[in-house]
Amino acid sequence: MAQRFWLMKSEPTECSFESVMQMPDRTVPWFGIRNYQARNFMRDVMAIGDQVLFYHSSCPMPGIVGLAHVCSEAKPDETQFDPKSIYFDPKSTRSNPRWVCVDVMADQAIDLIDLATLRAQPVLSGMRVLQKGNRLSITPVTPEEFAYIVTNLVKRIER
DNA sequence: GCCAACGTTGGC
DNA sequence: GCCAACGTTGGC
Repeated sequence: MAQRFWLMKSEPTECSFESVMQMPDRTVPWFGIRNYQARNFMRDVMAIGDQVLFYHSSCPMPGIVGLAHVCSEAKPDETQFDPKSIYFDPKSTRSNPRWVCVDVMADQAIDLIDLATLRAQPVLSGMRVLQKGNRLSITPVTPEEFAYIVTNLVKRIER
């Protein structure tokens, strides 16, 4: 059975949840992933419709800021071919691309669920993103973890 | 800005 | 294939 739930990190200065919400189709290609584990999740495991917890990292208030979902299959990350991009990879070729991305569609902004709140939930103590030293920008979330978060921690923001 | 933790690179 | 050096992530 396919993995159904993910947590995806983004630095809000580069791609904030609000900026995705404001796009006409509320969709962004998840470009710039240059970690093999995260790439393999997108390439091999993710499927259209998978639910996503959108997480802001490297910012004053890190945490989950929105609900989203995967809305495309994995496809080549165009930034790897662009010499002007900071994500340019000279070792990657069009015929054999090294890096892929999926499209992510923003669904619902929520009140920030910060790290302290996540860590305070015994049910969530096993979450990958909470483990010491974790730096993976895409991590699997179990159905139990996802259900707990949506049921107990998510406060939807009406707009 | 600091620093712990982890991933990648490259010499051997 | 090993592993030291280096680079990056990301919370604080």
